[in-house]
Amino acid sequence: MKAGLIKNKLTEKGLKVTPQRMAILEAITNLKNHPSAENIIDYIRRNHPNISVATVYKVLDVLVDNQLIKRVKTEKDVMRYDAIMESHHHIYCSDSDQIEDFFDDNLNKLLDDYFEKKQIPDFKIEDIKLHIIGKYKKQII
Amino acid sequence: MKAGLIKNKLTEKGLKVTPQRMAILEAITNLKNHPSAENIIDYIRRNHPNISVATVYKVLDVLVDNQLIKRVKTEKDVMRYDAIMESHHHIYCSDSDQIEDFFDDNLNKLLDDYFEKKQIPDFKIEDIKLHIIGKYKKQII
DNA sequence: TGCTAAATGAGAATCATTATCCTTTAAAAC
DNA sequence: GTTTTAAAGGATAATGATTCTCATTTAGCA
Repeated sequence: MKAGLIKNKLTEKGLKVTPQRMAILEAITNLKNHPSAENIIDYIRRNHPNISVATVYKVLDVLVDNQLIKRVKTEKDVMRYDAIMESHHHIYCSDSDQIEDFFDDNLNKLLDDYFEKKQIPDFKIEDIKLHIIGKYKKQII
Repeated sequence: MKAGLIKNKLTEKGLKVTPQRMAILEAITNLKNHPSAENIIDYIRRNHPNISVATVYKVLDVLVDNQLIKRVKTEKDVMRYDAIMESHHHIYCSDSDQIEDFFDDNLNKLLDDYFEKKQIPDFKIEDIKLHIIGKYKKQII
């Protein structure tokens, strides 16, 4: 079913279903913490040792263009990817590479209402993303 | 006096005042649209033809480390810089490289109040930045 | 089952950024 | 004003993520 679902996502977008595309979509879905291309390659090569770096980058572009994944901006020069297309925000840890998802419908409603009332002149908002930057408190176990 | 102000910023941080650092800080202040390193180099070389690319990158790091400028995240692989340290948000145009500043104290208060009430478990927020993504409406002149 | 445009793979190329290492300089001490 | 010296700058090589090229393979339709 899992494989079937991933296949569906590709066919729904009119994309050819290839083992490489399946593997990459699956990798991004399974890997937590918003993987980089390198993370994805490492993960895939366990079961798919011959996949080419170029293919991974090309497939990532295709998936982004077809709105099956999103790019996640970081301050570093490596791009990271996100399989969750539902609107959500990100929590950035300021002393590690950790990036957590943040879902909050109340907040989204608050923002939508706010920008409904207060338009930005000559600008049509398509999406609003919060970057919540801070630190996880030390876990005292 | 402009030069004096820039000089002050450096000395306040205990940094040596060099012509290169002055020029780079001035460039970021003057250039609009959140310049990249390349934009900065082009601008500076008009008056300062011998500055080295390496110097520009090193100075940018120093300025970021000393909180005189900020990095601006983009979806591209070029880093951009911002001389405005006052808390503000960014408007990203989804079909150009334009990045506009967005100041809104009411919005900031709204967000502060919201996250005051609704804490994120085990997380201390240091900063919240909105990425407002959309399109500028065609100007009918 | 064959056809064909699209996808993949291998490796070269690109390009923003960083590192190296030698020379120059800011600024504190004299 | 000189001297001193750690810090800063310059030239250029190196790095590393990403992209390009082009020959080979393949998905999916006829």
